[in-house]
Amino acid sequence: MDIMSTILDVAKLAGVSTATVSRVINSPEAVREETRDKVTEAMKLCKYKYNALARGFVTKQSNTIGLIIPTINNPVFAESTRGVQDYADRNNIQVLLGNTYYQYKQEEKLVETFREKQVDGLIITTTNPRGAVLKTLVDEEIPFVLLYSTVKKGPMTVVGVDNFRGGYRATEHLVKLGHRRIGMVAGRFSISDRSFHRWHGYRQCLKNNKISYDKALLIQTDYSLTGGRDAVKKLLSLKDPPTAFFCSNDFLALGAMKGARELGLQLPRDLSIVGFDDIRIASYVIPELTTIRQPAYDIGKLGADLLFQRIGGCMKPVHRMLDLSLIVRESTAGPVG
Amino acid sequence: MDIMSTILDVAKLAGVSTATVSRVINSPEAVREETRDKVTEAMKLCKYKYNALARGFVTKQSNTIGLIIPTINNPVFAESTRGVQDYADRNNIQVLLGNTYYQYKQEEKLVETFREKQVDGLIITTTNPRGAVLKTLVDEEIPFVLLYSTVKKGPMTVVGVDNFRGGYRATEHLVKLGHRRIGMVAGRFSISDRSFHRWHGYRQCLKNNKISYDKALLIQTDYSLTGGRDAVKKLLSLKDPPTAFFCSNDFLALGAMKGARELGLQLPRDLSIVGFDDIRIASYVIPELTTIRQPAYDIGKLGADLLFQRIGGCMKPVHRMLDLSLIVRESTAGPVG
DNA sequence: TTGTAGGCGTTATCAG
DNA sequence: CTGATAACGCCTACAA
Repeated sequence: MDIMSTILDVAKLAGVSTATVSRVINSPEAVREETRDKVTEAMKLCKYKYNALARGFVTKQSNTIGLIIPTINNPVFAESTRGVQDYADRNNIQVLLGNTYYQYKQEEKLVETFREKQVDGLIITTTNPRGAVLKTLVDEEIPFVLLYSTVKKGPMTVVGVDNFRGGYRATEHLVKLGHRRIGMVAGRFSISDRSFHRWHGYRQCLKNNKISYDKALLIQTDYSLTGGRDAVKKLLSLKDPPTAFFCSNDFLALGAMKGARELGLQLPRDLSIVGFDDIRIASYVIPELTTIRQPAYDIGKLGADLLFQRIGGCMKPVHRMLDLSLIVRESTAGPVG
Repeated sequence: MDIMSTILDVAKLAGVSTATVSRVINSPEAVREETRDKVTEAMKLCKYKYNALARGFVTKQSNTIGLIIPTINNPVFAESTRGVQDYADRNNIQVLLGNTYYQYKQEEKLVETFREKQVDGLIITTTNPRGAVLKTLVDEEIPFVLLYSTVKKGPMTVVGVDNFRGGYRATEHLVKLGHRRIGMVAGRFSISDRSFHRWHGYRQCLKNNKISYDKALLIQTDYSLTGGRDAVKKLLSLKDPPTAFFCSNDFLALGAMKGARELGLQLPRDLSIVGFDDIRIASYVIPELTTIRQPAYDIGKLGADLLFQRIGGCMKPVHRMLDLSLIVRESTAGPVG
């Protein structure tokens, strides 16, 4: 700890210049083997520890990126986080992680601190794709990529999914099963454009199938198990309750299943539920959850890939909407009667 | 992006010295209001952006810590990660996150890169508490704290739980219910001392209850849903199969429940299962999972707290074993017959 | 292949 | 209260 030795110490000890030491670290092939060994030896002797900060300071490359997500508690974000981490790791880049808890202020703050920390770029799952934060990033040409949002054009690079289509397909599945009274439990639109787009898909599907939209069947709530449970109970207490629910994520859906069960209903006989995400546990609950699968890991991985390209100089914005798929399992069936 | 302005630019523009600019940033009260305003104004004019890296470079404080966990996929680690992040955030410290995937080599590598990045300290959920990595950290007096392990003395600061006791209580619950043939599905001991200690608790409990230990009833496997499912199926195919299982974490337990179900068994009538962790979903599955609760968030939070104390100079090692509690839910009952 | 020397953006020490 | 100026550890022309 105390006094760390620097390349100067090593240089002295090896009887060479600091430039040479620096070379054996960064481009060993550019120095004679003999000298190299001498230096390596010296490094051991004085227990030299490389200081990546000092390097970043001069090269203006921190080899660090910032990853901003709503909350690491949600398995989807944990999965995309893993995707970026794995990819970054393979490229010797470290990642600073920050949770916004769906609060714009927090997103703002994180972006600022990460920038002060001189991150080479940012990967963001935003709370508001039209907010000033992202706009500034674009204006100042900070390399960054947006995750999960449905943005098919414009100056931002984004790796997302077609949330509208996802919402549409989930609802369509229910309609095809024969449901006409379909409720939706959604994450609050104000903090999740993803949820908002999924709702649009839901509405459009109803419309296309000539099912009138009843706003009483929509509840916006926290993206949590309890949120899902409470919402479903409320909706089920209506005079003319839904026979099926589309939940805008799997947490909500799992919570909804619990709520239905507490009401004594049995899935999928008495009620159908479809989620969104396909988190791993979705296929391990009983009944197994029908849901829309997002390729979360790949979203993270591809996001990191594109970010590095951008950092590498490619400034042309890219919009990649990855495929969603409907995974039919056991939580959905036709309505009784 | 291009050319960032520095305090020198600001200084010139405001007609003061860099020292003064630095002062308005770090101790504004130490500079006359008039000058301060002048400087603030100038900062805006040239769009000055603070460079935290440069600061760290001179102060030798990066205000960054490294957090090393097995995998962010496991909700327990996601939860403790949140604990440290929240606490760090409140203290304006950023956290670098790394997954070891239970590989010691990876742990080694992460520690090294994080140290090169000049982190102020490390928080580690280790794969091997007796390995050289931690030993070196101790020797070189690098501030760090260990999470989740059962280490009640020695030079390391650790925030853990009594995994032995946890294993004991889980097993005891089963024994009291009347089970005599109790299997264990455990994470591999070679990569998790936690699992190893839980198994010891399990054995001790059997012994104290005069139930002979049958090593055929133990399976070590990956900490995953599939691992749990496959293990249970194998164990259940024995000539004299267990009537109950203790799984060393909730993932394993959830997987085990699935496996049992695929075999046509109904819980808790045909089989009892108890897990370990109490991840959130544990109380949302059917049947709800009986498990041992670990205060994951608090472990992370307290870990960060102790780390900061240590960074602050308190070098006395601290060992905090947090309370575990048995949460009895629906996945356990007495054996039939 | 190796050395010299200047600079990166900020803080800290000392004077004034 | 403010200003000069020397670090901090490393990289990178440029020269030798």
